[in-house]
Amino acid sequence: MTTETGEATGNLADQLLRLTRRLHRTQKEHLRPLGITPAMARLLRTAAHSPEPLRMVDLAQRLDVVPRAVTSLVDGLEAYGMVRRVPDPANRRVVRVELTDDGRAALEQLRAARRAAAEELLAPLGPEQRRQLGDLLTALVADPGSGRANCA
Amino acid sequence: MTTETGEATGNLADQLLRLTRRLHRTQKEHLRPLGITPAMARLLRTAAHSPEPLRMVDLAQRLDVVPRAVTSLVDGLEAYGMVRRVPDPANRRVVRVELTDDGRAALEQLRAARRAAAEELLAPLGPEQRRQLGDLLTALVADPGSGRANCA
DNA sequence: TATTGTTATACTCTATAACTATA
DNA sequence: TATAGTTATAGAGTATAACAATA
Repeated sequence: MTTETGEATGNLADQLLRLTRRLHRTQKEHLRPLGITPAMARLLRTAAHSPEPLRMVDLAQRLDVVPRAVTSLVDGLEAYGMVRRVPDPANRRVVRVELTDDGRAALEQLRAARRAAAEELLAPLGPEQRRQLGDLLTALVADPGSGRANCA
Repeated sequence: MTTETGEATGNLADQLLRLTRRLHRTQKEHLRPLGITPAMARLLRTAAHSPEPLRMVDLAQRLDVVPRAVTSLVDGLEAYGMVRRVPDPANRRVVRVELTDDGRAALEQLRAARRAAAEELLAPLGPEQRRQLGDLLTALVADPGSGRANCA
């Protein structure tokens, strides 16, 4: 517990990566019938979650990716008729991403697919363990920026 | 705080994916000076961990990827002179992957890089929380087939 | 016929850089 | 000049399918 901290930390990274590889695979599989990819699904959920249509930059920030990546994802979703690019009257540089009716209709299936994938992955954990994991992940995800300030 | 297990489960998936995206990015950065990618680093560690040179199929299984993916990774590591493909005298179909001296020398730097990346990511967590997270991930990653007793 | 590894190919996801058009 | 989004390009990671060599 004392000298093995480093090794254990490294193992955490490995386990995390392995787990995510699985999650990604399962999610992809569950999403295949819908025709869209996990990243597109995530963008769709993010866009739906906002009370008003988000800009491309906002989406990039919330998805924690570079703006260019958003362009591709929106392209894909637009091809599937699930989102629509609408110009912002107040600032002609910005593009806002709106869900179409089809996109909104797909949301429920999307959520079901994601839940199924997560459920499949998290099967070994009981409710209390899931709550624990949720708390830990929230603590990790909470501080995106420079970090280092909250821990001595 | 509602008891909506489904939604919470979905959020877990999201947080996991977001976290791993970050981990991957950080790891890549820390590994850049060494010239190899995270996936190659993982293969190298896996190969080093085995008492005797593993077959391509073994590596695929342990890395949880398809055999074809291993070919590419070993190609890359071989180009960097870190592993060597050696024929198996007992079965001329199999190829075994051996670490070279350079590969073995790189291991320590690799581990340091991985630790640094994980450390950066896990900064918000204290020792006890890391232990908890490790336990949870171990429970999740444990192979369904192997008789690992983690039942609640 | 089954297993081992490979060639060939393609797709997802993401990144950087340079460009356009606004502001 | 700074901002928003795009085109162009690249690379990591992984997958399927067809194939050759071997068992």
